[in-house]
Amino acid sequence: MTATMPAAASQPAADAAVRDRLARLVGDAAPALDGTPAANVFAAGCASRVVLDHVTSKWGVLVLVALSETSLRWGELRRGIEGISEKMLAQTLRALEADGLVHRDAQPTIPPRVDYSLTGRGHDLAAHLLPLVRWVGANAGDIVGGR
Amino acid sequence: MTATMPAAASQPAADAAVRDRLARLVGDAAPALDGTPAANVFAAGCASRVVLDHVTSKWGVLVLVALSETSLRWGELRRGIEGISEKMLAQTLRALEADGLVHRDAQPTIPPRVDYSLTGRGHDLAAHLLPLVRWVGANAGDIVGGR
DNA sequence: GAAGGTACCCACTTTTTGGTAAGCTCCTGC
DNA sequence: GCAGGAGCTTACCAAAAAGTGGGTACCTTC
Repeated sequence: MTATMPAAASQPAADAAVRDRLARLVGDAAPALDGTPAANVFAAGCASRVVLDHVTSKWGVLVLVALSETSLRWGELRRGIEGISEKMLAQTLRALEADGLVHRDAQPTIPPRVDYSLTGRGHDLAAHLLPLVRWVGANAGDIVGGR
Repeated sequence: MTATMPAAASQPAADAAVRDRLARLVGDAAPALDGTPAANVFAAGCASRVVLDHVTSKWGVLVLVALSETSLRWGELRRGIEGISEKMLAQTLRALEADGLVHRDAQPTIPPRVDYSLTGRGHDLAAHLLPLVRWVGANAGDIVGGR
């Protein structure tokens, strides 16, 4: 109980308390959908870590936001999202499709036409991403400018 | 107006339209704070790209969310966020501090005690990140499980 | 006096990410 | 008949991100 803490004895307990608080912070709004007891992002090796990485990948956010309004064609995405390479676009779209966030509609016409749109889950996610991206857009100047 | 589009002639115009739509999508909620005409994330080399990368970095999100409730000490963050290395934690904290999102309070006591907390802007951002992370936590199981 | 805890920094290596460039198929316009 | 666009894929390489291991300074406990 001294000013510098009893150290050794209370550390494991304090750590558990912190981890517990973090878990609740992230899990309380999502108790259980199908029995899963709310994935904890703060735990290593958790599935949510993987998904979080996909979702917060450099290009993933931009693709999801771009598709949040309407479906777009391959070329529209490529030219609409400045700086993305064909490889990265393809890779990002494949990852998002595998995660069930993006729907790919390939029409076997000539020339090929492929439309990308969000799935229900994708729209759900985009609804959370849009305000975030808008906030970043609004505050980027201040952050970079004010060092 | 044929099924396969007149191609060549309408491409530049169509591209401009897409870029315009994307810009409005991201900019309409943040018209002008201090004169900045709303940064467009879809434009290459834009400041918001840089900030978006910081904010959506692997560990950045977790640190911001962890601090969203209370301030935490260095060691609490290190042990609370499983899997983060000391180097990455230090690097992430320095980046977030430079961006004006995290406040560092170092007390020159022995042993040293350093508390990290969010700034006003940091709380603002965390408010957008929390629902996102919660959504990920709630849906990670479905996404990874359903392939 | 050896171990361990606090909060780091630095150099080195590995892993991952992302870009470049080429190729492919089929068709259209010049 | 050759360029060029559509929508990709693959191989190769550079750059960036992240992990590893060591060291620092000072104190406490064993």
